Amino acid sequence: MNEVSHENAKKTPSINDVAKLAGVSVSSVSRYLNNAAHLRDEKKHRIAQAIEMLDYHPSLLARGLAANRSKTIALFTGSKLLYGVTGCIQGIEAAASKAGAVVDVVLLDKHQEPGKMRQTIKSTLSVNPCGVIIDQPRYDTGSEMVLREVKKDVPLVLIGGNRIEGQCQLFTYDDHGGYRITQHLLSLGHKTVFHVAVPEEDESQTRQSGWRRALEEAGAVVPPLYRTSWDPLDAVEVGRKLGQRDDVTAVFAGNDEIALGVIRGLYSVGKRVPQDVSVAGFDNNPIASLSIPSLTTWRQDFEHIGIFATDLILDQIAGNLDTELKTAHYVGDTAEQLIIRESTAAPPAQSR
Amino acid sequence: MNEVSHENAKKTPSINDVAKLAGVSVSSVSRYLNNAAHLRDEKKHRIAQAIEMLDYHPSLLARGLAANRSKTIALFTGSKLLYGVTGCIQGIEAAASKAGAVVDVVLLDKHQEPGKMRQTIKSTLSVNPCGVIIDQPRYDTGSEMVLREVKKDVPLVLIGGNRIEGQCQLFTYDDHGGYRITQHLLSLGHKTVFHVAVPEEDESQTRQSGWRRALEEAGAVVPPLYRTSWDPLDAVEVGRKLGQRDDVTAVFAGNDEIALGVIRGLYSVGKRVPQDVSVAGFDNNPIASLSIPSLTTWRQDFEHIGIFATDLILDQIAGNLDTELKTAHYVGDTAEQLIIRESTAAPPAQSR
DNA sequence: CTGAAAGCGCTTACAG
DNA sequence: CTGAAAGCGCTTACAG
Repeated sequence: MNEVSHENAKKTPSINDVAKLAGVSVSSVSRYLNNAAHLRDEKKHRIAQAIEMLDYHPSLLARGLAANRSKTIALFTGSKLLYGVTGCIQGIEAAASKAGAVVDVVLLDKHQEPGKMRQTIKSTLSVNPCGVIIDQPRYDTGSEMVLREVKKDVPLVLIGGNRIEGQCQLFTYDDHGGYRITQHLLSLGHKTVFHVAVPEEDESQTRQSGWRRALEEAGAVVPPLYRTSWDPLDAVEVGRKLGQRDDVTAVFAGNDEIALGVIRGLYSVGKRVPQDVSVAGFDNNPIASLSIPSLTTWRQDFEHIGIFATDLILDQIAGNLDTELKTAHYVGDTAEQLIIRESTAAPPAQSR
Repeated sequence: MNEVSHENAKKTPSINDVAKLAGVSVSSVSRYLNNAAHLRDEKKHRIAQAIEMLDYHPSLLARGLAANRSKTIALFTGSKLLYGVTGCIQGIEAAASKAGAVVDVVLLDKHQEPGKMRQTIKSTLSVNPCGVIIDQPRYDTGSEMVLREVKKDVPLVLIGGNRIEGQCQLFTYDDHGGYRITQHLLSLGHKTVFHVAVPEEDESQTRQSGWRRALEEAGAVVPPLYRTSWDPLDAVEVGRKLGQRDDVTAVFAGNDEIALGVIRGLYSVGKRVPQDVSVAGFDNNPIASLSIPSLTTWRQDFEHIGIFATDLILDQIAGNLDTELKTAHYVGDTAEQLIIRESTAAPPAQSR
């Protein structure tokens, strides 16, 4: 039809090509793409056709540069992709891709030097993301920097982590979960319940606070809190220590992996689970149903929280919600999340 | 110094601002940034100073648009972030961030309609990534599409998955690992070893092929291959079936999670591990050392492979390597990766 | 409803 | 070694 170059170089078509083929102005094509303003149906149709024929896909790059806002969501999180974070990423990805957005994932290694870290953050933010998510923000350099560098007018959502005042933050019902797990253990006849907390946890509205609340409400002694790292081997050590006390008949571990570590520690000093000591986990990690004994735990839907966070950003951009963005949200339903399996039972006879 | 607007709007500084402040042309600043051509030291210094003062960070967007290549690595993988993939992502992220590159993560859901999927792929590719990685490519629509859409001149690296001829692809020594695991089981006195393969595995150069080779070399019967899905519950079912055969005294599971499932299945029909049946896993997932019994397994360093892949791309861009990019690479060292733990032992007396 | 034109912040021949 | 200028592919006032 038209005089193509001999080369026939298959250059990726641009908005110009579409405009030319459709016989309209670039502006119109742009409007069509963003369905801003109303175009005549006939025009719309011609543009649609041209796009189809050329297999045209707008350049996110040019778009981002011209509009000063690109369709990407920047996701910052710690450098260890733990079970929960992984689930969130899946949710974020799914929701973003459904909306045609791309997600830039940045893992902030807390041991990296601040200068380098700032560089990374700035670079990521230089694409003018339309939204930013921090998964598991901590009171550390990384989270702080991101918080500081993100422009005030771009939607920012935090997922879990430590509570940062004045920010939109999503939480699961950790407190409630801790409460229910502890209550369940108490109802089995245990006099009290020990808790092995996950690292870097706040003291309120967390698994830990729920545990404490349940004990206090039941008039049980609140035993000393045990802490551990993300390294499962440390949990084994904690389990060993707990196994050496005879007042320990029930343990609520901060998550399922820690529970497994604790169980190994208990075994190593001759305690059986659940005959001698009951152990519950948290999260309902797939391994919770596979281990022997299988783990009593609290189900969490991380994927859902990732979707929720992304939708919050997308809605914000679409012009909905605006007051909602400054508060803490709790997501997930609190019913039927307690999953009772083999690792919890009544205490041994002599302890009742 | 200069007449700033009353607004004092803190606009993000651009290359123009730097040029102005340093008293040089934009071109020079650009050259400085990309250290193309040699600038006079004094000039360099002035530019550096201006950058510092303004806290200038180049826009990845503009850069990508102008250079027709952006400093981002597109990572495509399946929608389930399994243990191995997660590790790879960590490695890719670490290596990319060290080089100042951003990584766009895209999870391709195989149940999504092709049109939508293509849209996602095209969009992601529209930022002109400087490199593309497909983690666990499969013979499916997603991988195929990416393979087809990526421009010939952008470095593409595949990690694991099915072998795609003519592509640069990284593999771990799965075959060797399968071989060693099987050999270990045989050396314990088992007459043969059953294998439960991971889904979508090729027949050569995989855990499965190593298993088969070890059996054949030892002159052992090659029992029927069992397959399972990524859902651990299916592995439990397989374990149950295996437990019902009396010729089963050793099982090599495709990965650690499958091993746990198989063990549960065996228990459910009254077989103990390792007393009645030995079970080995693969990967050295953290849970392998936490479960009871702890799992004999083959250690994999997924993070390392992620770093390797990224470096391959980065090197390619830097102008090194070019022949290397068309072959299959094996990464990881084959020594000391066999980890023997509690789940494997000699067969019961009557089976020897 | 629709176009022509300026501009987003860079890179890259092209001259000097 | 260094600048002026065109161009990357879009969006967005500004006119009509």
